[in-house]
Amino acid sequence: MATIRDVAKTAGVSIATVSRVFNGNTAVNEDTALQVWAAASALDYWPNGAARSLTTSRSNTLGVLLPDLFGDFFSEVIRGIDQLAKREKYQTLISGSHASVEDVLTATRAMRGRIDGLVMMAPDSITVESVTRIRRRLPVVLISPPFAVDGCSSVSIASFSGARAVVAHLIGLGHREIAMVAGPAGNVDAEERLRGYRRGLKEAGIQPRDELVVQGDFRESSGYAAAAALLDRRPRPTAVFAANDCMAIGLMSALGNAGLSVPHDVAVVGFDNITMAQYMRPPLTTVHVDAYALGQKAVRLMLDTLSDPESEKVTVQTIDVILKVRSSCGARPAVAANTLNVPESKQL
Amino acid sequence: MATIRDVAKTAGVSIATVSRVFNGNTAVNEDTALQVWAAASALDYWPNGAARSLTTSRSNTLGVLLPDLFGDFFSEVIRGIDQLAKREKYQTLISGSHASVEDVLTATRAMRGRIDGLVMMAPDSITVESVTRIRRRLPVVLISPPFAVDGCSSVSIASFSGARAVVAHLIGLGHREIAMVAGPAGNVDAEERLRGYRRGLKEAGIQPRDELVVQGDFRESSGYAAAAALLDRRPRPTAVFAANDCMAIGLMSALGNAGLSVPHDVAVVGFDNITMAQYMRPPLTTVHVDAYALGQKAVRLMLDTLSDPESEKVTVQTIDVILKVRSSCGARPAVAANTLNVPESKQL
DNA sequence: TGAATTTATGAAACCGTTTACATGGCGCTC
DNA sequence: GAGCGCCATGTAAACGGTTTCATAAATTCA
Repeated sequence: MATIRDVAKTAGVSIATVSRVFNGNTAVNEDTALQVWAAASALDYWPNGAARSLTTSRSNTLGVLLPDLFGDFFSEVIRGIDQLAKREKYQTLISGSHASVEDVLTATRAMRGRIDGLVMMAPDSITVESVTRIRRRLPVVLISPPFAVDGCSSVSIASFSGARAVVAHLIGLGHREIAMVAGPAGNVDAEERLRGYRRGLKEAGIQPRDELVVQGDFRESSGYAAAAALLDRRPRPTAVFAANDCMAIGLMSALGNAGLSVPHDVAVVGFDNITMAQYMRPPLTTVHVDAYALGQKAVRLMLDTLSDPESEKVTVQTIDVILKVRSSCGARPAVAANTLNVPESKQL
Repeated sequence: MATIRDVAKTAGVSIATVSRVFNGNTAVNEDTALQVWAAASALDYWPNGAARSLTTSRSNTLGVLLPDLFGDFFSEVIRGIDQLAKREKYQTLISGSHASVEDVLTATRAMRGRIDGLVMMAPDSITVESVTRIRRRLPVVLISPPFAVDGCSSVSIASFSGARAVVAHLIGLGHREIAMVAGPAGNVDAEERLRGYRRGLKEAGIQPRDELVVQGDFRESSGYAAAAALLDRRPRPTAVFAANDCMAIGLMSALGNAGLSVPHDVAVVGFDNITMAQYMRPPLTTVHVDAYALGQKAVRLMLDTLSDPESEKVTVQTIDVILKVRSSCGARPAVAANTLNVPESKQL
């Protein structure tokens, strides 16, 4: 493997000059630079990243910590992170599925010296003190954090208001017995959606009842399983709000198998607006969350922090959500039978 | 930031001893080791990764190059990669969406000195020579490569045989006018599936016709769009094979909007068996591909190569696929109306 | 008891860069 | 033509570790 010394020797200059050429230092003669480029290209040389970050104490790499969840939503978040990072000449060191606090600390330790900042999306398995500890050595940006941490910018989803809007919409359609398939306990967004659901009911003068809430885990199968429990309730709920689309889809599948028609017998609403939602039969009413933007904003906040490390400025952002009314809630008739209408386009 | 010297000073030993402690060298006195641990913990010290890889010329990091595609399938592949890597104490440096050869080379250059090996899944934007060039400095494992490269292990999907099985199955059900929504040109798996489709037809004595093949791009919207083209054909196809599930789902949505019933009017089959497939109405017949295993095997091959760099051994693996018959192809009646049957569980 | 061996530790070289500082040559100015 | 400043380049010291080799102390053995 060619090193800077090999290039220097080949080009007949010192290693300092080679370094200057590769770092765009203008104080180097044009002809000399050309020679260096030629030598480098002949030797297929490129500066060694580890050595570089050792001297500069910058790695141009962002660490990303993910929770155990996967699927469409998360892959969009990652895409947002990766693309903006790439555009800004940063690399992405990813580490997924962290179950415990210990796990998270181990992962960040292993990243030590390799990253300039850390984007964390591990909501349920962190504590204020563990994040604070990481923050002491590294800039940290949190996605959907369950708490605020001194010195950490963060970006959250407007889960509460989205859920409230869902319930208000269902109530506007005449529903009174509205059930919910909740997300995993400990997950902030799951809890905010549950809170929004309850608030929405209260605002309509309806007392939320615990027996109308079924616990899920954000996966299709738990939505599917929830159906059985909900169909036992008397009076039977006329509408179900699932804390995310995956569960809503599992739920709809189970309802169909049980011979119930959506939305005629039961209205269903989800959350996230994953790609699949619009292709369901009936198309799923849901709350649109721009997952790509979520990832992008997190990186943007990180870059801000990195560009001015002294600044104590902390930004707390919230991604707005939009209720996306389709047919699964019964708000409007299913699309006329023989028209081929184009699906909603998705920005890339 | 505490360095090894700080720890050495605090513990009253030399830096060599500290290093030995952190590298599990047994030749260090137990009491001394304890002192070192205490000092390290007091200073919140952990070895700097960049410095470490500079001396050892190992980074314990795997580079991962992804294509521009995202969604459920790819996120499963990444999960497989990340989890096995993590278990084997490797980190994952990810870089997505590489459009051109130049792009790929730039990305790998930026990783220089930071990774021990490269897992590439960028099928359409690479050439033999560019990979060969990368291979000269780094172990490379390819996922679904369009060609073999000297010295590179690879793992592929049995796309050809899967597609052939789909067609055979449809023919067994009595279909003769079988159309296909193909994947993006240049993508190996797309092309293999197309080839398998044609072969399947030929084996049944049916001459494949180009007008029954519509070009797609693996996304839902292109499946949706394909419906319009296919419904114009006379005689109208009685079955459509989509090169992946996303397109099949888009297609089914469009067929529904056009007033056609699946599978009664048109049978539909997909490929990949993404999570969503079984929750569709009707549940989608498809070819199961274990994306998680695909990612895992790629990492396994990489670890093999890394553990014995001298060995010239190259392994070329293929992930087997299984035809997953559900209702969308009309092979068996839709699930009885009022039974709640549990969805197929998915291994995690 | 002294030589040989083992064990625990330290000193110093090295990994491949960047960068502060030194240096030498050249063109100006007075 | 001496003095000055500037420009292009080189020298050498970091950066934070690992590892080879040397060494002192402790143990073994005759």
